Amino acid sequence: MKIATWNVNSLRSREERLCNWLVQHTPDVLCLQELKATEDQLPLDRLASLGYRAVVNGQKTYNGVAILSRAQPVEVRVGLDDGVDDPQARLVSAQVAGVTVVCVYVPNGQAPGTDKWAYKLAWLQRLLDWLDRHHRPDQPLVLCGDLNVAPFDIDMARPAEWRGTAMHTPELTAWFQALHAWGLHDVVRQLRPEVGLYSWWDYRMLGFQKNNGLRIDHLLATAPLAQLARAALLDRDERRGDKPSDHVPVMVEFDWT
DNA sequence: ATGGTTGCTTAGCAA
Repeated sequence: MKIATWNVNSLRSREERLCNWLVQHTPDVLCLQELKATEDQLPLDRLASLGYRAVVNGQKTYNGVAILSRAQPVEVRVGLDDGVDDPQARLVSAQVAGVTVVCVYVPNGQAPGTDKWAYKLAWLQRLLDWLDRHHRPDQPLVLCGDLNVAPFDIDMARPAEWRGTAMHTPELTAWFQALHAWGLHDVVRQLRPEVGLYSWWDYRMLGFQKNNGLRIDHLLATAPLAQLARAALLDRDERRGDKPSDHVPVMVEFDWT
């Protein structure tokens, strides 16, 4: 079973790249973030023709997440479902082929000290609460998406430049470690311990040309699945060519049928 | 400190 995640930065502007990637890499599940669209704006018929069903938590202009899957998704959940008045579409989950897949788009946070930063930190805690409320670490579960967190120095090409930004602070590292304490294993890092693995490069300041990358897109798995993780891909090639997303797909193959 | 680029929407916001 191949599970992938990709922040496409507008699905409509990435339709060709998305379809090409699905055909080339044939994931069983693909979690998408930053759709920047409502469900009715998405090319669901074309995705169906490629063999993919979709569960969508869409939003006009901003945010928006979806799970594409070859198998029928069941037990669908939309949003954090905690009573907070929050219009931002940042979570969708479903069970696919016996695996619970949680697709999230964590708030960017702009900069520490801002209102958006406070929203990010609150959202991270709300996600931990959501996990506690709905799931257990002994279930086969994958949490993946754009976490907007580069947890450790190895996840940043230029750590000194990013330390103290909204992508890397002590509280964000502590949150990532809290996910691990809950039972979510960073299977990508387990499989790929080398330096130089990044999933995002800023469009600005020649971020990609200078390889000023961060690993902020993650795929975490509970123990029953983590022990079955066999290979991980961060598809850097997807950042090349015309009109790439600023993020690239991250995919993990599990020995799970 | 500021700027740089992209997408949505159409001047400004978000990333």
